[in-house]
Formats: sequence, C-alpha cells, structure tokens
Amino acid sequence: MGKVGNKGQIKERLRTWGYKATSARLSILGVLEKSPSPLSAQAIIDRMKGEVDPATVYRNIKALRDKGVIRPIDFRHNHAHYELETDREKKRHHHHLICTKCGASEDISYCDVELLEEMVIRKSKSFSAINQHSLEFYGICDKCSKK
Amino acid sequence: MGKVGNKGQIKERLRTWGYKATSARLSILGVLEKSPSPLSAQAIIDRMKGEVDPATVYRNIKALRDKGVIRPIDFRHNHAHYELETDREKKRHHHHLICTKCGASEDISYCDVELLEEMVIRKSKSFSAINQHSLEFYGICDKCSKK
DNA sequence: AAATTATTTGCAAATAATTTGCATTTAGTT
DNA sequence: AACTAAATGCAAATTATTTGCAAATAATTT
Repeated sequence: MGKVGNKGQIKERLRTWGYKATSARLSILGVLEKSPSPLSAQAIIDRMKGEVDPATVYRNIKALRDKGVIRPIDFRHNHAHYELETDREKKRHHHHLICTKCGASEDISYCDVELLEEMVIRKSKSFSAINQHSLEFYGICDKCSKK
Repeated sequence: MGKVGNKGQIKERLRTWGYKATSARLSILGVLEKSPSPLSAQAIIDRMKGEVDPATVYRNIKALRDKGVIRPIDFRHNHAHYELETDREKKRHHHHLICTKCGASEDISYCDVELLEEMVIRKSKSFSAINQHSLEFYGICDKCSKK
C-alpha cells in the first residue's frame, strides 16, 4: 500500500489531468501536500526557494484550479489561499475556521454542505449545476485575542 | 414608517458607527443599497462617475468592513465584492449562488448557518468566537452554459 | 537513443488591485 | 464664525497577477 504522496503516482495523475509532469508542478503539489493549512501563492513561491519562477507558479495555480485539483480559500486577506482538493490520507473535503488577524486556520470536517447544495440547485431559477462551494468561519483566535 | 434608505437615517447611522457623514460615504452606501448584487470596489468607483477618488473608496470600504456595515463576498475573481450587511426591507442575511464565468449572482436566504456556527465554536480548540462566515455556491449559470 | 513537437518555463515588462504620504478640505464642534 | 480632528484628493508606492516571447524540456515518434 503505497503512500498517496508518492512521486510516481503524482506524475501519473498529472498526465491523467492532461498536463506534463514538470518539476514545477511536482514542487507545487508537494508544497501543498506538506502544508497543514491553505497557502497563498506567495507562500508557495517562498517555499520553493527560488527554484520556480513566480509566473510559473501563478500559471500552474490557474491550471490546477481549472482542473479542480486545488481549490481557493478566501482568508479575507487580499489574495487567495489554496489547498489540495483531492482526498488524501485522513484528509477529506472540509471547511475552515480562520483567524482574520494572523491567518491561522483550523479544519472543519463535519459540515455537510452537499445536502444544502441539492436544495440550492433545486430552488435556483438560473443555474442548473453547482461545481464548488465555500464555507468558512471567521474569528480572532485565542492567541491573537490575548494580545 | 420611513424608508430604510432615507438619507437622514443613513447619516445618523454613520455617526453611530463613529464616522462623519461625508458625501463619499453616503455615495458608497447609496450605490450598495441600490445594487441587487455585491459589487467590486471598481464597480462602486465606476458608479460614482469620478465624484469620489478611488483611494477614498478603498479607505471607506475598509472602514465600513471593520464596523461590519458591509461584508466581502468572494466571487472567485481576483478582487472582493461587497454588499450591505445590515438588514434592509425584504433583505436579510443571506448567501449566494455565483456564476464563475460572468459573475451573475442569486441570493440564497434559506441556509441556516448560525446553527452550524454554534457547533463549530463549541468544537474548536483555538477559537472562542466567530464574527463572520461565508457560504457561497459556484457554478455556471444557464446563460453562460448555452454559449 | 536521437529527432521532433507541443508544452512549459524563465525573464522582463505590463496590468490590476490596493495602500500610503501629505497638503488641503470639510463635518461636527465650541 | 472659529476651531479641530477626521476625511479627502492626488500622486506615488506597493502588492498581486498576467502576458509576450525566446529558450528549455517532457512526451512522442522515428
């Protein structure tokens, strides 16, 4: 039973998604896989220590987003954060509780939005399908509250 | 029973929130009040026909956001959209169904997130309060699907 | 395994989105 | 009417993202 994060498997997946398995893409996915919380484009760039050009990171973020491989999370800063959408070990589709001060985040995995989703689409007059949804909660974390 | 959108009342409210009732603020709130859907900063600026400087609009968006008068909605474009948070006639707290192609949006008012919110805060280890939340659904509207 | 080709990358420059400094103006006092 | 703190306009700075193009590279074909 191989690790989900195994390089060969990621390469295969990239090809399945219709992309070449370049080192830039492996890096980006690797960085996101390692991170416990969603990262900004800048944070991804920083973690690659100058090995990948920012433009390349942005282009790939867009490409991976289009394929639904990664999804944006709004941290209420003025840029998006991203996380892997695909299920990994012990990590399924989930939502977040986000500190608007420091950007810390906690995962929330017990909100069943899919049920709501069905109702929403049934009631809509001008939409016939929903591709994605966001559900995030915002507050000030205890650490920031103390300050 | 005066209209909610009445100028004098808005001025009073601005003062209550700790702000001077300037024409820039009245304009911004007026524009948002008239709009059936959340507007980007640029859209707000455009609707004021050069009468208010962009910097002033941005400064006020921030100020009104801080007071919870307006709230940001993520349209998955790369800038925020805003709408009035305060209840108006026939307009209570709600969520959205958003077309990621053209930006059209439909209001959704029957999702009771407040219940979820209680559970989230009860289960959290590092947060003690939630100030805001977002719940949006994304798809391609029927108009865009046809093209 | 070298040649081929369509993708992808890096770099530099462009564009978009937002913020800031500072002199001037204005709303709400006194 | 004079005063004062807050707010504004304007220009410049910063931050975030996108684009054009020549060079590099992954996957394919020979």
